[in-house]
Amino acid sequence: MENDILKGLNPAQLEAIQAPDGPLLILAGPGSGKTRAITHRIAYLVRAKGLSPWRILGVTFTNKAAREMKDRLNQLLGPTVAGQLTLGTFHAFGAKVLRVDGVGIGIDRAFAIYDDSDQVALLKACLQDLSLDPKKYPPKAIQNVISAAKSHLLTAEDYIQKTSSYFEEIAGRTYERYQGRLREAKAVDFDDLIMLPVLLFRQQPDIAAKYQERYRHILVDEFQDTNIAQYELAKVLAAEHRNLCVVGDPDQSIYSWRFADIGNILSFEKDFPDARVVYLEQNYRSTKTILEAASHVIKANLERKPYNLWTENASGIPVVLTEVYDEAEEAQFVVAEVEKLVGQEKRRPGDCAIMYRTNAQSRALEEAFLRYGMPYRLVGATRFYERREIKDALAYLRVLSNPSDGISLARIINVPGRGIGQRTVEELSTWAQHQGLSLYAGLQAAVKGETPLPFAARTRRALQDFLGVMENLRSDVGKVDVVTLLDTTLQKAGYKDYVLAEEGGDERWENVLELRTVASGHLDLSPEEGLASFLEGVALVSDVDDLDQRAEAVTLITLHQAKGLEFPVVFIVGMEEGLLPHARSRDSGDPAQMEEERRLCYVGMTRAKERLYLVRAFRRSFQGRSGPNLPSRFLADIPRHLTTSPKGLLGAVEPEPKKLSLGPNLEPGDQVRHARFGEGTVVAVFPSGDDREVTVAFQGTGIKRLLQSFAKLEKVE
DNA sequence: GCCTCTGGATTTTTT
DNA sequence: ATCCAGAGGC
Repeated sequence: MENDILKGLNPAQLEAIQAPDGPLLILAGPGSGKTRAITHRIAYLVRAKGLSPWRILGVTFTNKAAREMKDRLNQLLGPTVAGQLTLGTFHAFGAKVLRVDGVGIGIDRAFAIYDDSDQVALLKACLQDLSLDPKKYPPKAIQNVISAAKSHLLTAEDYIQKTSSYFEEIAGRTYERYQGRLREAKAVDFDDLIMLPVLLFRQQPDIAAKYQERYRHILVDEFQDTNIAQYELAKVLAAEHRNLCVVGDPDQSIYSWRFADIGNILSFEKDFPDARVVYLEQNYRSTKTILEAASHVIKANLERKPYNLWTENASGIPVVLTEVYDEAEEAQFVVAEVEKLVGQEKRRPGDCAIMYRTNAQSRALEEAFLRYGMPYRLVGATRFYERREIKDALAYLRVLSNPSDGISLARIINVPGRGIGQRTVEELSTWAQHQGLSLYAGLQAAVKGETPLPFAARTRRALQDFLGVMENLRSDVGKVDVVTLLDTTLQKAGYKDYVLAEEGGDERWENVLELRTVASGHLDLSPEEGLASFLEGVALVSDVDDLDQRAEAVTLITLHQAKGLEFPVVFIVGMEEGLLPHARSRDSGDPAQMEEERRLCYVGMTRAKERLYLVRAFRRSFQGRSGPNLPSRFLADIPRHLTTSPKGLLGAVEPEPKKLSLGPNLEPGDQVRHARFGEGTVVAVFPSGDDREVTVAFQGTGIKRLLQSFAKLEKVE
């Protein structure tokens, strides 16, 4: 067993895994086996050092990374032992701490977790409380200020102390109000999940000691993307045993705009002067050519510690630089190239990924993939948990779990429409606020006629009906399981009928059913805990997390989201000035932001194992207007001998010329089968050049427009 | 209270 | 081009 843990590893990896107790900094280049090192170190601590797995905390940035780590450790240690490890994101860990020990700093056990849009909604209410004009003080901007403050562990009081401008002064006051409102709503935001545990540990050393004693070893992944608060949390936890192991790569730091601080790596060496430093420099992922090309791009950054990434992999083939006319041709080129690779090299679509700087770029690509019937998956465009129907359904449950949650209540009080208008909610909310009551309590008072508010009889009746439904449902909380609760709620609140009645309602309802499936994963707990853990789970999980790479589809993904992934074939599109580097970074005049753009490019390039394409369009439409673009400066940093430009210059790329074989004659009403989408009904058929565009309503997948020559539709009877 | 129109703003977004 | 929020009309 122990042999397994140390087998097939290089000397640097072994050093990282077997490093004696004490602070440890692992600087790991892309593809250098960092996840392997960190999981094997955990296994080594358990197996060779006899450490109880219960005493190990592993922190990652995404749930996906946590799950990967868990899978590997299940294999190395077996599920029984691995199950005792604490593995998760900083936020999930923080939530656990607050759930168990937050009462000491006034955090209710049933606290809700507010996401971005909840925060903005709450901030709007705060601005209104303070009679501030949201045009002058945009809630988004204030949210950013508050998030920055919390990422630096500054409470509202701390922040107000150091304000130095009028705007900051206002922001400070709003922060204070916001925090008060959060408390009243028994809610915390994402940043609180980090900051509050730190404050808790500072204020209550006995509680801190409990965690410090328990966790003998703490390991932090993606350390280059931690913020000050997260680093502080890790340090506090490690204060007793000083066994803090951090793994990161400064060259892959791409989240500074979320207040991640590369400085943490430097601080680590200062905070722990005795830290052992291990470099993982051998790359197992990419060809020599790809690695060298990427190295030349990153090398141009001045603020960096150079290190020497190398590989024993084959040289491979040159990086392909392609110039196309515009985004439509770019998309066509990509699809045609993927098709060629699938046909000639027996690649699978799932081997390929298309990466871009901004989400808006996915549209043209998506269109091409759709039209050519090439399967693709778009990562994180409209994120599952941000969909309206999902947020609504969750808001109902959140109110049932925590009636103080005014933001959630305001969200669903008139959804579906039940005659409770904005005006009514506003008046009710203001009155409740003045009485020191939650919106829900205000609603109860209004129904009992205990408010001076002159509501019309009709309004009063609407409020009464709504409260009746909610009270009824509330009596089920703690009695019925979370799935039953969800079902009854959507039924009794009339939400199901409401969703199904609207345009595209079937698809929306499918989403709700998917949510229901997620809920059914919490049935092993008591009704109360099941509800709580479901709500916490959905708050802390993003759907990007379950990107299934085995799927037979090309991945469309932003460069940011691609971090940590790898693909045999990578296309980076939009290699243009203004996009990559993005104009916002370029024009900010801040060299640090330009360096981050370069790192982003580096991250993208180093995702590729065998084939890398860098595509640049001469002209691109941008927010309705179209204009010429210069090639990205990063292209100029790649030595010519590593590249090839097979198609020559502008406009030379033709989409694969195809013999059109249209297949069966189709007309509306016909049943057809598609290799990926399954069976469906033809809705419409239009001629499109030599081809036919067929609109098909697929069972489950919904309505798709396909070009018949590519989609290879079979007629079924 | 609900519907429609207009105007403003649109990088990235692990949680 | 397009999505969203807020304003104004019914």
